[in-house]
Amino acid sequence: MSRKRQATATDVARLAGVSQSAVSRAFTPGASIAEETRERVAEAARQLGYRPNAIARSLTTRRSRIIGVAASYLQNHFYPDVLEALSRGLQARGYQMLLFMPDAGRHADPQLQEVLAWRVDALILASTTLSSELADQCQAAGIPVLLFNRTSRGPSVSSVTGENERGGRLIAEFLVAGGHRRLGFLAGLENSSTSRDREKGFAGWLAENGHPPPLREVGLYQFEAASAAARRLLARPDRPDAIFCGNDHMATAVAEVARHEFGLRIPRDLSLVGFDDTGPARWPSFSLTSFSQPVQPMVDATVALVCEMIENPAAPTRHEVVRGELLVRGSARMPPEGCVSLGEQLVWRPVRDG
Amino acid sequence: MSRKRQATATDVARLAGVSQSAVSRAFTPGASIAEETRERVAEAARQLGYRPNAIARSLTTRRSRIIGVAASYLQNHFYPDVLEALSRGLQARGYQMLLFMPDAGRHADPQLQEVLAWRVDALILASTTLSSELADQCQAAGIPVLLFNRTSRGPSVSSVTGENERGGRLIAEFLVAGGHRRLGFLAGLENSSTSRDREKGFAGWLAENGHPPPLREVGLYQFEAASAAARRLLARPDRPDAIFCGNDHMATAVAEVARHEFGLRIPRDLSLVGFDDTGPARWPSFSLTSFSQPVQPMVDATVALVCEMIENPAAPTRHEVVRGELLVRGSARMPPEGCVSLGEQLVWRPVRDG
DNA sequence: GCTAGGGTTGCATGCGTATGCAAGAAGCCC
DNA sequence: GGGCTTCTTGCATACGCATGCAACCCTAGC
Repeated sequence: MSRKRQATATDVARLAGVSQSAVSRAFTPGASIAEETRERVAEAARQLGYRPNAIARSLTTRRSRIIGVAASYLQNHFYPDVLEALSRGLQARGYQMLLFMPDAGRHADPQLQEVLAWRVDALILASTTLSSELADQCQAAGIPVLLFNRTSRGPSVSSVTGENERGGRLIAEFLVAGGHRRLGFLAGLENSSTSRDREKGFAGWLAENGHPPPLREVGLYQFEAASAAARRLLARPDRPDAIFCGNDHMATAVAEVARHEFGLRIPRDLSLVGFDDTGPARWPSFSLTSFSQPVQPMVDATVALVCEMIENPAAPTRHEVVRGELLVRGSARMPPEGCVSLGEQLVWRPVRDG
Repeated sequence: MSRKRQATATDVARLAGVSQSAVSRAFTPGASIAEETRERVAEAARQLGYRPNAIARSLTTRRSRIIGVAASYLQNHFYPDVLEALSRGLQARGYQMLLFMPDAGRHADPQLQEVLAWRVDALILASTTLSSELADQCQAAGIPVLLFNRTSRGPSVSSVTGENERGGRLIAEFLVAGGHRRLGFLAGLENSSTSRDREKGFAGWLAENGHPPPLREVGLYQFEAASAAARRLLARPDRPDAIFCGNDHMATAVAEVARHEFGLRIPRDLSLVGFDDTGPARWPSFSLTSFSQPVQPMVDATVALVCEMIENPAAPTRHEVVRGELLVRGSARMPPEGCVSLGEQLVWRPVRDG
């Protein structure tokens, strides 16, 4: 037994005693059709269990109402949150989400080709690099591409990010204000713009203010790699007394290693600052001081921008930056001044002179 | 400027000097076509940047090679892991994943309708219920439906689950063997089969072995709700000295509350056991004793089963149960005997008599 | 040289829907 | 009542590809 044939618009038309066009119009908001006819069609459709075939519809309209979404690093709780918000946001605008998860490290291209075969209306790349060749290819085909939480070299691809560089600067300032002098930086993926920008802000502020560059290790945004990096960093004779971790996920790994393998107390022996403000990092056990990347605003910006790009593919590329705050919790020594309350949350807001 | 028209098979055919059918055959493995022709077509396709249009292809073949996937509760780290594995598994078999995330609690139906409009080849529902009406509708349309980590009332819908009831029994046995007598159970969602089955096993074993029923609270599988439930449970005068939490995600919430709000030490003052063996629960800070639901085997079974169902829609429904183990870590008092090493991991393997 | 047969190829059509166009219906005004 | 506008409706066609069928080519076999 092969699967039963689904009812088509023609079937419905026959039952309702109208033409197939009428059925199509009955399901097209704003189409020219008499109310009475629409009801007759609706009734017939109900009887037959008819649903318009999105595939056929897409073929004629040349708009799939599907958006390809690439995501990886789901171990970092930031991304599941993003996926969830993105799903709702796109659904609300009538888009479906074709999800693919490129193997971290390997090229996403073959899988991307499969997704492109579906003539997606747009592509959202969360946490994935794609070859610039492929980006151009999409651009040429007029497929809007949007980088989420990542930027590309050229100005060619639109993006939505947090304040990576500013966050890095504020964190440097915050730690120094807390009296720390032996700083460490735990980098994420070397080729990621987020890690680069955060480091740039962090190291940049230190350099500008006459501090030595921080010790540096690479954690690849992964728990295990970050744990290993933490071991190297904490085993040094000149062990840092404060570490800026490229994201919260790595920061929790560092906290685990510091406490359970080195017997350090946080923040007495070691101050930790993260980035993202997500997931377990907020739990009392970690109470991580972290620069926030608010998921909902970032996703809202993404959905709005992507819809705009679909409607006007010729629009210039844009780079949305969503504002964050350095949320002060308990994982890092608190500076004597500079923290202010924002609602129930303490944030770092140093008073600037001139 | 509207988006540029993508090259079609006809364009390629013209350039290659063949018919459109030939182009189609060139891209269809196993089709009858001369090697030389195929190469000529391939070259023309390359020049034009042609990719077969999956939408048109699906319309004629009547197979979309898309599988609808519903997921929710992504805060529970189990599900991101599942998504990741599922994505790879389906990709490897040439399927794309149309993801949608029903609002937790509410019915998935309206969104599901949108997904059905895409004539998905199958539907995988992870942690979501669908109305029986809709189930019938899918059944009638011959669309295979697979429940992941959940079962339905009747035997009508196939499923892949862990050993929920057996896990519950083993945990009861384990805690009692550890000397606990004041037990608590933290339920997940009341209407979820996982929570019901785990409780059934847990309470069932206790009853059969002459123990009073456990104290009971509901945590809805959510962090906040579980925290609140933990507060109620731990504030009681007859506070339990061991709690079986319906999953690891809730167990971490309980651990946080117990430690930071009640000053309890784990496992000295309170034993905790979870379910799933995922995410932060494995970290040293929690070191959660937990009954495992191994993601990869569960996903492998799911992918295999769903492919089978697609190839043979008339096949009888099946209920795959993937074996788990009670992994013994540090969050619960260890019984004097009954734990054995399995590789590097301690597991609960009581010797049964007769 | 002729035929059989296998391998290729193109033609024509169908998949299910959307939509431009023209025809028809209904109402309006003078 | 005629001419006009405003709504509805059906017809025909297009979207891009897959595929049954028939025509064709070429080689092998006799």
